[in-house]
Amino acid sequence: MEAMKTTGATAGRPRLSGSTGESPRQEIIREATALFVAKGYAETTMSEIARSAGLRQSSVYYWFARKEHILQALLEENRGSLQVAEALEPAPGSAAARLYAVLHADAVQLCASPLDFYEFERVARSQPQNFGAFFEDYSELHRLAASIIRQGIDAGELRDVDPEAAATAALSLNEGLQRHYRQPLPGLRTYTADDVSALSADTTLASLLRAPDDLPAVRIEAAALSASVDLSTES
Amino acid sequence: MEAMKTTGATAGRPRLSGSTGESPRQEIIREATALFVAKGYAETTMSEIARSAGLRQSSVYYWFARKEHILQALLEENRGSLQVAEALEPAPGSAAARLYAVLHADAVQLCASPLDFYEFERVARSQPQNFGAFFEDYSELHRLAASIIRQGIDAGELRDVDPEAAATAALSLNEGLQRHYRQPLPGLRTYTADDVSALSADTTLASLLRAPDDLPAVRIEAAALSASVDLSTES
DNA sequence: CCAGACTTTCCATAGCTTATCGAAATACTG
DNA sequence: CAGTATTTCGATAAGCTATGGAAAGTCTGG
Repeated sequence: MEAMKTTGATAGRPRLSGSTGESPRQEIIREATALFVAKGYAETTMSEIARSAGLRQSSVYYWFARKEHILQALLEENRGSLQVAEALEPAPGSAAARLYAVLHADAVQLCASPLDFYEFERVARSQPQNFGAFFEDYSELHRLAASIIRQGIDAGELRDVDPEAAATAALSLNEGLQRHYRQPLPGLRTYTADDVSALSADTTLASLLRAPDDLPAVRIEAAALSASVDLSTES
Repeated sequence: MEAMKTTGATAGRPRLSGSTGESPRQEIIREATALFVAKGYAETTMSEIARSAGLRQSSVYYWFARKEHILQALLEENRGSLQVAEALEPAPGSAAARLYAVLHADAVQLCASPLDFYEFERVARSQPQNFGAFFEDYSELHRLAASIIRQGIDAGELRDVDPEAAATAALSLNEGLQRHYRQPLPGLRTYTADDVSALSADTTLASLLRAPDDLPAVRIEAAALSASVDLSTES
């Protein structure tokens, strides 16, 4: 079971719909993602996913034994901001700018992700054995953010706060704001992904910087850092 | 239908369980709340609610035609932080302290609420016609917070930021942090309701204050304001 | 005190969901 | 060309929300 064929060669019983594209696994993930984005995870049924992918409801279970496994597969294709944090935590230079770059990258990724962070978290919590990676990544990101904050405090750039609590607040703000980007509340202004990412990083850094007037300079340095990380990732 | 009896007088067919307490409506809300707190809204079934309340699954539908209506009734019993904002927005004195008091009260309420903010929001979004009050209250709270921020900018207490965006960030931080209080992520420190409320208000005010060193004084003044609002509400 | 109305609960069940199982239909292998 | 591996299908179990009608009481007017 769980064959790993990626080419479109036709083995097994043919579909009633006759459709025959790429790897069924990828096909299902792609269609499911579109439906999750449009309707949310809980409101999307396996029948709808099957119909979109061109097969029957029960056939989807050949590729994914549980609905959560589709979400899991989707999650594994969406790592990223952790890499930025891992690259920047030990890097030289201003801790404030590195923190800004990490938070901004994380917010961008939360906004760009096909699924709401809280939907991931909800499913991850109900299937801890399958989503260990989710929690590990999160706590690693938290640890790295707290470490950068500690560096900033030691260097005198940042106010003398509790690094762990500050990291929790910073990530919470990212998560809370991605929600406002993703699902604008009626009567409130709508924001772009860039808006909320800048708003989040600006707010956190303004709350931590010993000299808030340095914020514009921090932003500029962070932008340079982000660019350098992107380049080094490509190589 | 939908009788309004609140006394425990027994009319109608008796229950198989023989139980006969207060108003069935209140009984159902109380038991459902406990289950929602323990397992979350989506994971709680009408059968479980019925069993806890001492009747059969379908009998619950006599009092609440839809599962969401139980949540709605629960929500209507939990207003509060809006009152603080309405009392303090036009009040005299430091805008920073009033903002701190409003944000702190909102965070405390989010933590004390029987249900996760995002679960409310999710259900409210799926039943907009029944949850209009939810969105109205939220946008009113947002408006009042933005107004206090604007006052603080005009008075020179706060940095010259966009009041609407700052209010969105402040409320987002409250919402994101209540999540960490309510469902601590594995590997991260756990926080009390007071911890996250102070952390949230501290962070927001630190990001907005022109002179972050004033934060301790702002905290003290805010505590006095909160006490005065509580007193005036009781009268 | 009794007939009918009203209130509340129950049982049965429709229709939807996730998930399982065995059979069917094809390609691959020796 | 027989046997095996792969993939899909149909049928169906078990659980969910919600509906409809019958049942079992209390309440009220005559």
